[in-house]
Amino acid sequence: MADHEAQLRAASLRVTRPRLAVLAALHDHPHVDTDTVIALVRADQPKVSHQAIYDVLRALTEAGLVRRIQPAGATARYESRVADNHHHVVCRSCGTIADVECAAGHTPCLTASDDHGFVIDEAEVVYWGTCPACLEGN
Amino acid sequence: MADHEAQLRAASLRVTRPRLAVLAALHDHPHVDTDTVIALVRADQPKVSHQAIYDVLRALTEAGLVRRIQPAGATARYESRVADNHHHVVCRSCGTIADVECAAGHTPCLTASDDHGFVIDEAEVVYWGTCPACLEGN
DNA sequence: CCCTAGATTGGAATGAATCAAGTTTAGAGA
DNA sequence: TCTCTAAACTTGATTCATTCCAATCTAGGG
Repeated sequence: MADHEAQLRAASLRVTRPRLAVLAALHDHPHVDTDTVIALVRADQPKVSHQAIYDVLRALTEAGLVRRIQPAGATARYESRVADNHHHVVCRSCGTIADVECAAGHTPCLTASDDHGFVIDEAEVVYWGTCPACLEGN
Repeated sequence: MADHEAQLRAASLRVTRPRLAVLAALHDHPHVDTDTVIALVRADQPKVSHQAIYDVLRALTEAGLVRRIQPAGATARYESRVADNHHHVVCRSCGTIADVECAAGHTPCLTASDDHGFVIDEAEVVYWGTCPACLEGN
């Protein structure tokens, strides 16, 4: 198991029970939405407020310990895998998310053909499709 | 100007004033959010309800006449450019969206390295950065 | 021209996310 | 180890995009 306490300290964030619980939940369950994080955290720390979870998720996201992903039409989801720039496949039918390694090695599409003067710092790729389970269910 | 009436008929959709007004608004203003669409439509047709706009936007999206885009953390936006698969640059600071041609010709990243059994039908690319205006404003 | 499925209206409801004010606590400094 | 304060957390209310619902209207086929 990763040393979440050390992660927090490295990011100059205070080590609190809610934060450790959120990190543990995300470590065990990638791609969960906020409600699920709340449920997972409360399984361990029943007294944590939903507001605390929102605050923690924002703090962790800003610190770069967690990545927020929000496919169109869905609620925000979070994952703790942040070091690499991997992408996601999203099932149109059930919303399941899976990780996809970056096809072009490192930063694939980071060079837009015409950037309109924008200074681009990230290229986010979302693959839309249907997951195996939903294909079967049809 | 595009013949919006013909577009609607081609999609087997009834030709109504709200629909024509929405198509015209999107034709003139790419990447606008729902509230702006409502304002633009009402400039011409003051009596259109917000619910009608939501319904129209959904119908047009399902018919493929309009594309819905929703960068993480923002409200839904719509554009009428749908034939090609172009992508978008989004300004982190002001939310401005600009079009970007697909760098790799046709369907760039459509071949994920490992698709986990998903049947992928679309690859969506969002470039995040800062627009020229916000760079200046700093 | 008539009729009906489909479209629109107006109003109420949902739900993710944020705001606000007061209380607790982590952890740096004495 | 003790104190103190900024950061974190709690409780409760609020916002706002979006959807639901029942009643009314109308596009366009027959």
